[in-house]
Amino acid sequence: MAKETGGGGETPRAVVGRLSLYLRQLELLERAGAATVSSRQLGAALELSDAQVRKDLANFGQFGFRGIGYPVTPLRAAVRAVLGVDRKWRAAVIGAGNLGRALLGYRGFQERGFEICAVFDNDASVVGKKVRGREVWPMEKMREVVRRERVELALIAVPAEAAQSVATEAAAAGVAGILNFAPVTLKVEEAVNVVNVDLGLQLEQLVFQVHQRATEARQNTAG
Amino acid sequence: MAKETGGGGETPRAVVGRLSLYLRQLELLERAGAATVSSRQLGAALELSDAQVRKDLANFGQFGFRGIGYPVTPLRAAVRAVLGVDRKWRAAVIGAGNLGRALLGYRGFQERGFEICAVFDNDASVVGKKVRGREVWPMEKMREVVRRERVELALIAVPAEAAQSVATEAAAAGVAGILNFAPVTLKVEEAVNVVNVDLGLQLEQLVFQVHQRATEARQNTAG
DNA sequence: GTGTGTGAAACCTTTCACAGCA
DNA sequence: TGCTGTGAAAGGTTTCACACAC
Repeated sequence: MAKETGGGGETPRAVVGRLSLYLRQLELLERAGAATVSSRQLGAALELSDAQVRKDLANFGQFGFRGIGYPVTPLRAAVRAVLGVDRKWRAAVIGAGNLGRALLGYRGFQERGFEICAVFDNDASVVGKKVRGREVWPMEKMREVVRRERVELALIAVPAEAAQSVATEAAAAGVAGILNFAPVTLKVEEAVNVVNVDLGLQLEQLVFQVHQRATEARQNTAG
Repeated sequence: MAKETGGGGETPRAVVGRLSLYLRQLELLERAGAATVSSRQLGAALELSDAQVRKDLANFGQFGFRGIGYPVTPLRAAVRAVLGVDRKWRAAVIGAGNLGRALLGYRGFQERGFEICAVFDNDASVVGKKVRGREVWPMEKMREVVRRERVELALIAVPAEAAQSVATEAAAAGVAGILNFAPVTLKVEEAVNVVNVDLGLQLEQLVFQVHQRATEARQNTAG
């Protein structure tokens, strides 16, 4: 046996980041009624090389047919299985401020099988009320509610100062993963997975690119 | 001369991603009154190795002192210069929905020198009104307003279907960079820089990690 | 001809280990 | 002793090029 077909083995880090992109594109293609797609087409849509696409997809099986390409539906199913999004995931939003509300209203989550089944905040003016149709619980109820609702993922959308403490609580309550929007490096027990989404950082990355381009251009002109 | 001190030359891709992290930590340290910091301390706070920190910082100059560490304030200034965040940047938010509003209310942007000086939407029920104290312009006014307000960056927070078209318009209006929140691979002229922030994708990355951990654990138990 | 799967090469990134200075 | 700066080694990722199948 050469390569596994399930999602069990080793999928290189860099590949996983692109798997979500392939998945999106495959869903688009499926909705458009395409039966197959070539590595070239897939790559063109996502600005990747065809070789890259083939190498990536070869990591978890041999799905392609020579001279034809990849069958869209089976490939989509395989990618979903590898990513683990072939089932529903139960999540909680912690922090009912601007960002928390935006997350609650984000259609992309529901569409992709994420169920937001709890909302927490510690602001007395929100607790007990409903935000976008969902009751807001106080932070102290986290353990209780996370267990009752079988919450697996926590989306942390609280101010930086509060982030570490709610992360610790969420981890203690038993969530398996944290999507952290606060600009803080969280310290949690090793069993809990963390992915950081720092909007300020992303904007700085963009600025760096723009800034660098401008600097290059200036050097070409002046030098 | 061995290495440049400005931000001109080549800073490896991977390093840039961490520069923002260093910057955040340095600001924290500065506020706490620390005069110097060692690569070990910096690394411990951000979960990086000390060697990694030293290699990264060595890319744009020799800021450290042997036996002592790095002086916080000068290093912070240098990192800001390399990233290009040592000046204000003018940005526009396109899309005044949930996410757009969250971006308008995000304190991190103002704090870090980003000025949101225009908001656009094409929903007649919002256009002309004020959202978080800022007037909302119709999409058709984009060129005019972007030029008048000297907008450099566009934050795209519209639904996926609309993203490509507003990106094209924003590029034509003359923005130098786009922070794209829509789950779409934008095609824009090569001179315009794009950074993608796909919330669904990030959540999938988290799910992959959790899923993989669970699978490993199951194999260790069963196998 | 079209297009996959895959070794080999090229490239990039991280870790190691240590000389050298305060 | 404490800590930086840096070559060399190790590890990972991307590109290339082509055998092979439809």
